Amino acid sequence: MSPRPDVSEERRNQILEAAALVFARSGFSKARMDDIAAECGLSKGTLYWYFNSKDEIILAMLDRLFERELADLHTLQESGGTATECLLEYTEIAILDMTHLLQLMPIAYEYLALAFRNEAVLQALKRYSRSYFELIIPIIQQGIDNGEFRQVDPQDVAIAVGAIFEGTALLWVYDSETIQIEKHIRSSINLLLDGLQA
Amino acid sequence: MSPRPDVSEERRNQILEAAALVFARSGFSKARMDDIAAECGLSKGTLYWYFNSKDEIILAMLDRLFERELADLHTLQESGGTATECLLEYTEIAILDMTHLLQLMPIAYEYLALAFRNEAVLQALKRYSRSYFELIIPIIQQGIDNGEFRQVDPQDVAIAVGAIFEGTALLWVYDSETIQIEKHIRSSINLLLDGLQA
DNA sequence: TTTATAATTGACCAACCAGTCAGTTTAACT
DNA sequence: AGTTAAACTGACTGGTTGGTCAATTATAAA
Repeated sequence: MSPRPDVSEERRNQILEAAALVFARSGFSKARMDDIAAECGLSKGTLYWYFNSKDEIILAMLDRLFERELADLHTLQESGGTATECLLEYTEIAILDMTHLLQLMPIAYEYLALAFRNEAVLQALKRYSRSYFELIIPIIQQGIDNGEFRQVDPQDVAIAVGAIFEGTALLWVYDSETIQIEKHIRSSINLLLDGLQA
Repeated sequence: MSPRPDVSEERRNQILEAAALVFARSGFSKARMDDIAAECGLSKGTLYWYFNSKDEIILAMLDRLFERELADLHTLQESGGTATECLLEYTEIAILDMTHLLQLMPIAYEYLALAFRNEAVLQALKRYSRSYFELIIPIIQQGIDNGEFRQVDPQDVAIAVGAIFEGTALLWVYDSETIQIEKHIRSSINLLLDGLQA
């Protein structure tokens, strides 16, 4: 039937990989389709064979990034241990992800800015956010139930934890000399855990 | 001497005010100089009488935003009270600022993305960040000195507080239905303060 | 070998817009 | 009223770039 082997998946990945690098380097607007084409060793025409527009690449890239992130986080569910141990393990996984994605961090803020005027981006962010809460709230609830933590609103705690992660990364952009992402996420999470003790 | 009264300051403010609205609405790239001109009721030519380029407007806007922010925060220094009271008051001021600047929040993330490839923006962010730490670390130190807080690294705490502010705002972008900035900043700060008690 | 079609190319086009500038208006001062 | 120069205008231009498409290539199947 098909006169050539189907390389669609491979090509799409190749393009999205290159796009991430180029977008991180130049930002969504300054990055040209020709730059992405050059980065992945294809021609601009080929990009348009696999994607309908620049915006579609930007959207597809977001989904891909979150897919990976969530896959990593879901390894967490299997691990046992106390709620505290669980949160600390979660912290280490999230730190690892973050350091891997450090070079793509500019993109994260581009997406945040975009979310205000692009509904699809906003929905993707919201979906990711909810996945995070579905994962973390039960852990905190468990900690309360077994008397490890005092009576608190698990959602409030989950939000505090999330805010510490995202906020520390953001402060690192402000001043990467002062902020050490790994160290300061750990110290903040520990301060928070201290406040949770029963 | 001058055949017309000097309206430079007024015009620059007028332009930066309009630019903030337009940039928040459309983003730095999509926003056109003609949009800004229309928004402030001047012509494009006049924008270039007061600013040399679009980038210069973007830079000047950043300085202006931070000036205001810092002015608000410095009202804090005058107030007395315990370190806890001081931090709670700081929280309220920051929340107030944040809710005022809610409509300009898209711009904040544009600047963060820009900071990765624009040294001037990065330096401005760093300056602001350091002003924040200079303000907040002494408060925490005082809390430790007078036995209100247990022995902790004041910088770690300052970073945790900053991360909570910035991170909560960021989570709100992710999901404005779930996150209530005011409520959740307060709850997170309180959790943190609980962990600091001697 | 031939055929069919998926995959790829890159020159090209049309829209867009930052920045320019020759000309006009305004108001302080004579 | 006339003079001066700052303030202002908006039509215009040149460079840029997302997207197109006719032509070409590669390869599985006949």
